[in-house]
Amino acid sequence: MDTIGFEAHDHKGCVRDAIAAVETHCAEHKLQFTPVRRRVLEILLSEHRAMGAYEILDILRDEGLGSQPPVVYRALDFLVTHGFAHKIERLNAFIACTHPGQNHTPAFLICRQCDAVAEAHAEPSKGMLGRAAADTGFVIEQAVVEAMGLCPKCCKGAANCA
Amino acid sequence: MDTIGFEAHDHKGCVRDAIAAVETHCAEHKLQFTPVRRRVLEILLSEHRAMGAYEILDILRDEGLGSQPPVVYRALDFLVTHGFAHKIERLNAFIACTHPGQNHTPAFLICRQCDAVAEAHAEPSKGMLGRAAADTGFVIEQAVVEAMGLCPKCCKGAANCA
DNA sequence: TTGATAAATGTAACCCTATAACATATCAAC
DNA sequence: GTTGATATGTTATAGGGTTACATTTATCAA
Repeated sequence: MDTIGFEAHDHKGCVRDAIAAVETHCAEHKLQFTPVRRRVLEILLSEHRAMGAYEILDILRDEGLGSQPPVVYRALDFLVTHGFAHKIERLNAFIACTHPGQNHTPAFLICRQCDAVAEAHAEPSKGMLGRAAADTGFVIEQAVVEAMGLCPKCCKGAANCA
Repeated sequence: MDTIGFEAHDHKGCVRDAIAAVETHCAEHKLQFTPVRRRVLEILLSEHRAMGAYEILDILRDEGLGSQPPVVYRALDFLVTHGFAHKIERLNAFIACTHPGQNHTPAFLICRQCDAVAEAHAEPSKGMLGRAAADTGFVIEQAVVEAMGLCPKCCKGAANCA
């Protein structure tokens, strides 16, 4: 299971590696990994949590990389479209992908207390959802799977947490 | 399979029955099924699709039932809290529940072309998501499952739809 | 290398979604 | 009836996202 997100890890290294992987992927697919796009991904990777678009924009503004909403939304759109980042619908926020490049359907575990987010792997075509779709003739193109709850840390602190 | 939403059906009857069911449920649980709450549910049931809060508010305003956002958001909050309606995160919209009263985790099939929405049943604790949660010690309290794609009708009209 | 085309950015204005805060009214139960 | 809780009315504002259009930068073929 490739769930990541609730454990400690070598963070500088993981940021560096992820950027390098995206760089390679962009070169291979003739995608422009421009300064703004790169910086937005760096921010998401370093913070390692779900961030609002305007929160990211504040940082860009401080760095002179752009000051208007479309700047960050365009960068995020690029990152999400190519699978380098994901949108967490439930939070209206964005998070860097933990295994970019690979074609995948992400599922998220979101802690309601500390807002930590872990990315797992979903297979929407299988399971009950896939069966429901097949039964009705619905063709699934994309899926949002987001579980809210308590992460291990916050669960320990809670009174009566299962 | 209790997927509903892409088939024709006796609509007046289904609205009437659903309202009656909610009425009973509220009486049994000492919940106040007030005029605004009832009307919002009626609107959602009759339209039989995902509606934005402000779209609903427009109708309420025309009927003199309230003109400010909190009116509709409070009613929606009541309906969602008690499982009489659901929020579709992906659309920032709301839809009446197709089997109110029962405690359930809904999953939605959303047509990207005609915006039709069908409600199916999900079991987040099972499947890959449940396994990922169990592995990391995450406790799932609630889940959002939304599949985007093409409904049977729109699929037929599309060029190369699986 | 230059010129044409496409892609990306800068910027202003605006729209949609949602909540905070506080006053008022209504209900439920003793 | 009085009281405490629940629901509504209303103003203002916060937060998230897009449209539209001008300008610049990259790509690629001639």
